[in-house]
Amino acid sequence: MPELPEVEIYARYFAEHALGQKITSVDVLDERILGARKEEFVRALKGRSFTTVRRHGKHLFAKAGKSWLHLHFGMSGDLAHYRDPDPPPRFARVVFNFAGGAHLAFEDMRLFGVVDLTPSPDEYIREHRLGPDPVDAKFTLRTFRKIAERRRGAIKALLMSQDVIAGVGNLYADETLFQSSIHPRRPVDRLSDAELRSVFRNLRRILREVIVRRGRNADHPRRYVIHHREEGARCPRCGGEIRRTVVFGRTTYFCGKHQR
DNA sequence: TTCCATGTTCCGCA
DNA sequence: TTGCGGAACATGGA
Repeated sequence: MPELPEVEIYARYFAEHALGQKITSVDVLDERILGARKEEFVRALKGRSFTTVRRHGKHLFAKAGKSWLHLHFGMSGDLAHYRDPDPPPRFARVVFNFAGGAHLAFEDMRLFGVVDLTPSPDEYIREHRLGPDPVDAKFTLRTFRKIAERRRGAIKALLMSQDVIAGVGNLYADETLFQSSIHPRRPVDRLSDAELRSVFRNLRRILREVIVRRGRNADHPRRYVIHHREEGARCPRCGGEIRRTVVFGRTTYFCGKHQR
C-alpha cells in the first residue's frame, strides 16, 4: 500500500530494523525485481552496513558503503522484519540477512516494485525527473503556486504526476480533492487562489496525518473518503452520493454533491 | 471466469 | 510542447 506516507513509514521501519547492522548475506529470491545485476548487487552490500536512510516521494534509499540501495514499492511492495527460525514471508523477493539471525525482506506480490543500486539519491532524483517532495519543509505554498501556474489539465493529474510533485498516488490525490471540495477533473488554470491554497494545505495535512497515525487504512480518520471508495456510497461530509469515474487513467471516487 | 487493484512507462493522438 | 487515454507489465483476491 505504498504512497508517500506508507513509504515514510517503511523508511522508519527500515531504520529501526536495519541501520547499523552487519549484512552477512543477501538472498535474491526473484531476480525479476532487481534493476541491477545480481552479482554486482550482492557484492555492493554483503559485509557492509546501512548507515543512512532517505525518502523522496515514493522512493526509499539506504546507504551502504559507497552506493545506495534504492527501493520502489510499486503497487504491492512492503517490508517485513523477522528472526530465526521464522521463514521469509510468502512474497519475499529480496532478503537482507543480518548478523545475529535477524532478516529484512522486501516483499512484492505483483512485482511492480524495483530493488536496485544508485550512486546517490540526488542523482536518482535528477535522472528520473522527480518533482519536490510535498512533506519537505522547502515545499511551500509559493512552490505550489509556481507549479500550478505553468500547468494545464486536470488538478488530479497534477497531483499524481511524479515529475511535478513526488509521492502522491491515486488514494491521497482523491482524498486531497475530496477534502478541498474540488472536482478531480477541474482544470488547474480554473482554480481560484483560495482553492489552490486549500489543495496545498489539505495535501500536506493529510500526508502528515497519515504518517503520524502510522498509515494503516483502518486508522485513517472517519471523515476521510478513503473508507467510502464505492459507487453510490454516502459522502461522510455532506451525505451526497459518491461517484466513480476515471481520471488520469485511474479509478477516481468523488462526492457528486460537494466537489465542484 | 471476470473484474479490479495504493504504480510506472511507452506509444500515439490532439 | 504538453496533456492524457490506452495498453502493458505480473499476480492474487473478491
